[in-house]
Amino acid sequence: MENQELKKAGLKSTLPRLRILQLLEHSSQRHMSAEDIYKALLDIGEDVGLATVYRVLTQFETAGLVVRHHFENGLSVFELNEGQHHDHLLCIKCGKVVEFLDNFIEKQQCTIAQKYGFEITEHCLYIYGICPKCQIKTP
Amino acid sequence: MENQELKKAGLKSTLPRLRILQLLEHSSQRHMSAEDIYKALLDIGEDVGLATVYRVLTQFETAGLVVRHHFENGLSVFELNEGQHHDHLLCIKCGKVVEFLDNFIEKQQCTIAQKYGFEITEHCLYIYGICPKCQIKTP
DNA sequence: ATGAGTCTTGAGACTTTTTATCAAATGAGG
DNA sequence: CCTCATTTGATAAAAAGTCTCAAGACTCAT
Repeated sequence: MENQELKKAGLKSTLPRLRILQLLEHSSQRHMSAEDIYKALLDIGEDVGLATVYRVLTQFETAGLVVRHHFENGLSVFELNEGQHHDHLLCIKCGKVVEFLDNFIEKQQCTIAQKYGFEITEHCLYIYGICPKCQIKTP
Repeated sequence: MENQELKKAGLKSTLPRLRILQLLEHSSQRHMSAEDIYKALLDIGEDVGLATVYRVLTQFETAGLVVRHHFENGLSVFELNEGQHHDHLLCIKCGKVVEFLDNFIEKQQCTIAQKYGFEITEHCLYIYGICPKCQIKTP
């Protein structure tokens, strides 16, 4: 139950938090902005405030339940943290997002950080391009 | 002369554009936000409008004179485009930015894009961490 | 269950960053 | 140096996100 996940994360289990967590777990979109989540909840008839959505997402991020990304447009999007770090391939036409993991790139990043004496805390790689479908549509 | 660079980029040579280009070329900071540039110009006694700074930076980006980045905080920063693509290593304490290029990572990115059928248009890799100096300061 | 007390919520005001509007100023070509 | 299209600057407005605070929801001990 999502109840337990919240408690494990050190967060009191409240209705808005449950709703948001459930939405992230069951939505067809894996990457959603605060606004997306807010609208999705209103659509289901759940009456949350936008401020709450922002607040809860930040708490989730701090608790490690969720990962925040800044895609090209500068807007924050959130995705469930399922343990495994991964990078993103994004279609600039339709917004499609593909997740991938490349062990060599991961290792190489550590090597680079070491080379400059940095203690690495986080890293993200975004590849932007045009997905197969959009290549056909726009010849 | 910067005059020529602007013309080559298809932009009429005007005072604000010249000032901004010169600043980017000669400033000690390679990565500046619109606000940074605005303040820097006011400091030298150049009387530009903030709106102009934003407008000109966007034009420069479109013309390929400048590259825009979205670092973790979600703020846009700009750097001169000197032809060579590169990635960034950033200190989360002091904001230091190191640029690097790793040919293997570059190639691997193409391979990944191909694997998913994407036509790659752009890519950026940000490694966040703590730089050598900041590691000493905060034991 | 119930009530005390703390934590959380929601509405709206406010910040910050960025874009749009439009009259006045500027630059390029003749 | 005059004309005309472009560009600029001030200001208003949009967009994204944060802050405040009274009212409401949870938890725990009873």
